[in-house]
Amino acid sequence: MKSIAIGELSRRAAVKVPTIRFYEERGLLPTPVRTEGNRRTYGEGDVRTLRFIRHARELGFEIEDIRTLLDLAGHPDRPCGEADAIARKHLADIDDRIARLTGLRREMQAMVEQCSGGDVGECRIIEVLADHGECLSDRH
Amino acid sequence: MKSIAIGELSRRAAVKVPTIRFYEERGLLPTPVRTEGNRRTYGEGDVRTLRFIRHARELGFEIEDIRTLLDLAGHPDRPCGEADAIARKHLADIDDRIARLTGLRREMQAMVEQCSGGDVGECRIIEVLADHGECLSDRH
DNA sequence: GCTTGCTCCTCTAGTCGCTGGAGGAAGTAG
DNA sequence: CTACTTCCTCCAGCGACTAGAGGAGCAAGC
Repeated sequence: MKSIAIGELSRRAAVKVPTIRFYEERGLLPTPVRTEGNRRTYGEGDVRTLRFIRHARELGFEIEDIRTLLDLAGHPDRPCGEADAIARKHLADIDDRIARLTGLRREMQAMVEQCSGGDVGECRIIEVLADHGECLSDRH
Repeated sequence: MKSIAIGELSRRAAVKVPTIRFYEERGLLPTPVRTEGNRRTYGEGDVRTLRFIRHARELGFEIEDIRTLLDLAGHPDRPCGEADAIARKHLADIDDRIARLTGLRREMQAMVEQCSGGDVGECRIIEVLADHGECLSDRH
């Protein structure tokens, strides 16, 4: 079984080298065996694990959640309720962020549309920023 | 003209005291006059400035942009093209984030719906995370 | 005048998830 | 043997705060 250097792991999982070391430090990747010359060596399992991590990160999961998900992935016999809960919570978070951003978008759109292109003195953008009362909503 | 202490400024602009000091350090708020006992003193103008900053932050503008917007707000005779550009760029950023989050939301929704509630071994959530090929899109 | 309790001061470090660089050692190809 | 690449550790920085330590100032009641 041939061993993989950190650079190759980096290419194969599309994760930068310092990031791999960072994940190791944070306990997401197991402490790798070192060569005589003190270099980290990895195997195919590490490629899979790292891809899992990267994928979860791309989907916006936090490191802590990924730690739990990785733990679960290593125990196929356990019930998947916890994974489900994490995913559902994450989905709710995303919905929340979309809702807030959509609200902001409306405000920004209104601001930009009202700018007449004159001087700052008449600029609605500056005016709206200066006075919260001008806003469409006060929830932000 | 009565002067305002940092605590009162904090309450009136709804910005925490350490955050006020942070804004001062970053050059968004002018260096305040100090009392004999070395305490910062503020005026009504500072309340307005701080509210402007907070409002812009709530709308998601970055500190650097706010610095420019504040500078513009202090010069009503200048053309407002720069403010308009900042606002438009910010709007585009928001659109971008909404689009990406909406994509993620679809993925997450699909993941959560496919979880049958059994063991981790059959869990679609873990499976999808482990294999990017399962995704609806590969842009993330 | 003294004590109590609040507000304020500076400085430092921590959050999150990386990213980049310095300075040096190890491995590899010609 | 040299040149080049990859790797090592350690440290600093990003953005926008937030929190805490340890101390000093200040107002009010006694």
